[in-house]
Amino acid sequence: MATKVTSHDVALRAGVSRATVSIVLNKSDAVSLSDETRKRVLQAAADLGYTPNSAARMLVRGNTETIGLIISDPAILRTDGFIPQLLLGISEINREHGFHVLVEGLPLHPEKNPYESLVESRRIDGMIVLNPQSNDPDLKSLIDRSFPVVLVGSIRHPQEYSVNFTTRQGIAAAVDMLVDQGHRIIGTVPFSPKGQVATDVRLAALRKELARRGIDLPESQVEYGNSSAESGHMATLRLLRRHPQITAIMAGNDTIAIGTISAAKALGRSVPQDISIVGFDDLPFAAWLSPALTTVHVDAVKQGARAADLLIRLLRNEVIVERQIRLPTSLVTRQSCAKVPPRPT
Amino acid sequence: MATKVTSHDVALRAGVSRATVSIVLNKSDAVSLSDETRKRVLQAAADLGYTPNSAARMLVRGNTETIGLIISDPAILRTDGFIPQLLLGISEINREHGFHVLVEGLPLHPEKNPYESLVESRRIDGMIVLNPQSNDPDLKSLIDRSFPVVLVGSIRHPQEYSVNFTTRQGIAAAVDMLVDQGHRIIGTVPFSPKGQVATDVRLAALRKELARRGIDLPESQVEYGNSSAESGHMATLRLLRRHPQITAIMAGNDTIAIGTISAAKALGRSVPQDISIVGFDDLPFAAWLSPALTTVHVDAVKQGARAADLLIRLLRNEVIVERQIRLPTSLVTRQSCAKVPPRPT
DNA sequence: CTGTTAGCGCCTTCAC
DNA sequence: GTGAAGGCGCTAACAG
Repeated sequence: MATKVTSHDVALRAGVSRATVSIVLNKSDAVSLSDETRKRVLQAAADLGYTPNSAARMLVRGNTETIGLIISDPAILRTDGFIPQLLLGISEINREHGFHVLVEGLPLHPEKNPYESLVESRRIDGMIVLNPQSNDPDLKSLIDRSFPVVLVGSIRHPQEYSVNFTTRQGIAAAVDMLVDQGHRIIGTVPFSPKGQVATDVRLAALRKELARRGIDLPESQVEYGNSSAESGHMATLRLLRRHPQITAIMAGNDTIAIGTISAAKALGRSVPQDISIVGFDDLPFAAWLSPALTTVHVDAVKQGARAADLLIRLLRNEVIVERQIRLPTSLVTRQSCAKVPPRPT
Repeated sequence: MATKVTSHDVALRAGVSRATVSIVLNKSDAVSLSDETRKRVLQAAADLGYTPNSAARMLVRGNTETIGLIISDPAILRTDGFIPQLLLGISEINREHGFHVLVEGLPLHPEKNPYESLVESRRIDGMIVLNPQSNDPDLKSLIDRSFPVVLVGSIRHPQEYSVNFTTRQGIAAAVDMLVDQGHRIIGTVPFSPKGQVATDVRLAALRKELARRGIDLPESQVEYGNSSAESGHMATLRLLRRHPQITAIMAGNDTIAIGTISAAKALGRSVPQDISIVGFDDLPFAAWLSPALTTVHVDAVKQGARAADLLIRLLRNEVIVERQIRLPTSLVTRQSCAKVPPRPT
């Protein structure tokens, strides 16, 4: 354990006062110092390997240079393939700005406002909330009080800051592709239960885009999964048993798609000859599944980076022109979709 | 933004001094207080929604109740399926103990001891280091100075605290299974470049277990990947082109295995009829791949939990009986392995 | 049982 | 240009 070196030690070694050390190290221009002094201080700090005590700094400055990454439902960490990329994007931006990231699952404390203690303890300056619940009153109130929050996903709050994808576009492209291939009876397996914003948004988009092409998506052609491949498998089994005439399935995400493919195969349907499957996210493994997955590409790393960037701007009181950022999506065509098979009679 | 409420406010409202507030809230038994007073303080704190300022507390207590999760190479977040589970395990234990987790990638600051600034800034009380490099001198010195570090993976430091798997067992079971099925020419695609501890350990284990069954693993039957399915695909292509007579491949992990399967198929070999493939990790999607992946099961969530638990014990100066924890592994037999095919002539 | 007193290490005036 | 002084919010001694 290194003996802790304080600004006092640095001051001593440089032969100046602690105030001077502070001024030099924080590049304050409150007073003009001689280059000579400045250099001496810097040298002394380097010699001693001085790093300011962050707690003391936080206390006096009132900020922590730390952002919280709030994972609404930590259990999804078990199966989710998206969050790590998001985290990568966040940490890249953080490093540029000298910020840190605290990862927290909800609820922190059962039966209490889950955000409050984090905010009140002043461990973080702001937060990025993943998969927020649109009906979360505590989150709403946080935003109302204009605590710095950036949403990954939206809760449709007029004041919210958020980073999302143009889901609609990607789905439109997927629908066009499928319909052009002759598919008319299309099912879907969302990646989380009904009622979640992200799920509902994607489902609504799918329904609208299908309608645009004159196709109906009855509720019976929707079977909800929960982000795991297993749930995708089970949901697809239910879906295809109920509607054997389905010729294409839009999976809620790529992990679900893994299960969808295996379920189709388990029912004796080969992909894509007998049934077409489209994923969502384009996780790095999607191109290497068997068959290679046709999917809607999104840039998760960038989403994380933009969210962190937005939050840090907020914290720095910079002018924000775009409160709701939308990142593009695109369809990546691979091997899991094909022309609709001739109907057996 | 809530007006910040300090212990002073609580004291005022409860009609006591700040010291009393502190004593009650920290359940200190230095002095005995009347239940009456105690209750008044608690009530006042609750009314006001008081949460102590963590910076102030850190400053005076000298600890942060925060552990750092150090990801040696953040880029693997892009493709890795293991870390989220680890994080889940860590955060579960953290919550039990009121700890927080700061996720950091290395290098924090290029061309400086990457751990030092984190340690010196006193933002964390201890750290969990992922995939440590065995030759990392900075990490070694940290351990030498007995800064609280728990390794996920080992660097073979006598003083280290670490949580690992009994890799050998799982690999032994896999080897037995393959050999019993008649496989004699077995290749492998490790999940990271040669020289990484985890890679070398698994490779050495594989080599020994094969030797036990009288089988040789020449270096030419090893092709290194980098944790992505893509790299697994490419490596397998190289491997099978060089050694078409290989009948079974041990993939370094399940993500690699995805690429291994697709590569085999791309070369016209069906799995498992023509070639058998074994994964490692048993990620949640492994059972739903096509074919369902036979793989060595490890409990990543538990690994994270045990690491966090160990670290917290260390921080609390509890007696540690087991410095190096080893978690069991087991072979999960599914569809990706079969008897060796009759040799074509 | 309670209040007073000192800091924790740092930053920011403000005189010098 | 520099040093002294005050305070961020909390806890831990110590007297009362």
